[in-house]
Amino acid sequence: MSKTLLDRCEAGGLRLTDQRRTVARVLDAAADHPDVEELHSRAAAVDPRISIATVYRTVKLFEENGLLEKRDFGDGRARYETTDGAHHDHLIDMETGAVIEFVDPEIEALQEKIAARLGYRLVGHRLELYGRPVRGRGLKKD
Amino acid sequence: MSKTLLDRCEAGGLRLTDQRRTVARVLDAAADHPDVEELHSRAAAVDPRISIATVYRTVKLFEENGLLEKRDFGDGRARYETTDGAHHDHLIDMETGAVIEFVDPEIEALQEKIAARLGYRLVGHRLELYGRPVRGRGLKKD
DNA sequence: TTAAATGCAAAGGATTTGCCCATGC
DNA sequence: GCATGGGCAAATCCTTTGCATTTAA
Repeated sequence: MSKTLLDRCEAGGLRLTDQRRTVARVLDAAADHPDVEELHSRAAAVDPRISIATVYRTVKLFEENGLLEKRDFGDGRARYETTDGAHHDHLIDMETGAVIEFVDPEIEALQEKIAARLGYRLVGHRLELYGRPVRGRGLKKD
Repeated sequence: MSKTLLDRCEAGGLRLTDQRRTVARVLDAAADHPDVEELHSRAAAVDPRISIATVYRTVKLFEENGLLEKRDFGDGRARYETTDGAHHDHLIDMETGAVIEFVDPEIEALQEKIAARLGYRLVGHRLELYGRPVRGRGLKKD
């Protein structure tokens, strides 16, 4: 039911150029958390005219308009994902680098509580868990 | 009761140069979360021979030895704080940029639980809350 | 003594920007 | 048509590194 990024661009009154449309589509299609270089290569595959500077500018524009969220998982590059409704946090698999999304209402509530206790109204947060896969006792070791 | 960073350097068998000693003292004295440039200027105030390259090398060394933790609060620069025992998370005041430390055992436990549910053993985490100060109903507006 | 550390300046990687041409509306 | 956006390359910012020199142990 959630609208595509492209739809939300139009709704937001953003001027839509070919490049922006392409970047928006790439982001809509992305199930992962691509960095700018990755976005650029995916976009360039569709339309080779797109320069990386434009991708940077576009992604910043989208972020400023609340259509995208910037992430950084510690590797020095910014990663992006669309803000499609439901909020979630991330668990990073330390062995493979895989990023797993999760939601936990309990932890959300707890954060509000902590902020309130400190005299703040919670505006946003960032939670990342770093973990190693558990091999169940019944499975053989590798 | 917690040992100083300087003590822990010696205990860890790290070769102690004047520069490293100075950086360690600066970090011991810091109650905040200084970035490298800030560390350098504090260190240079004590011993002007210190170069910023050495500060970078020293914080990296300390971090690799588990004496320091690197933070990044979204402003593109790395910040450092000593790992003096108790773990804590951070709340960032969106109005002033102030960083407030807090501990909450409940949230720690919850994180373990979430990781376990996803099939992971929690190795580390990062939690930052971003908030705006609440003005109590009884206080006048500014 | 001698491997390891430092200073300096140059190199790197990610991101931004100036300038001039191209394009959406 | 005109304000905006885009391409390109140069510039910036933070951080790392090569190399000749100094220093801790």
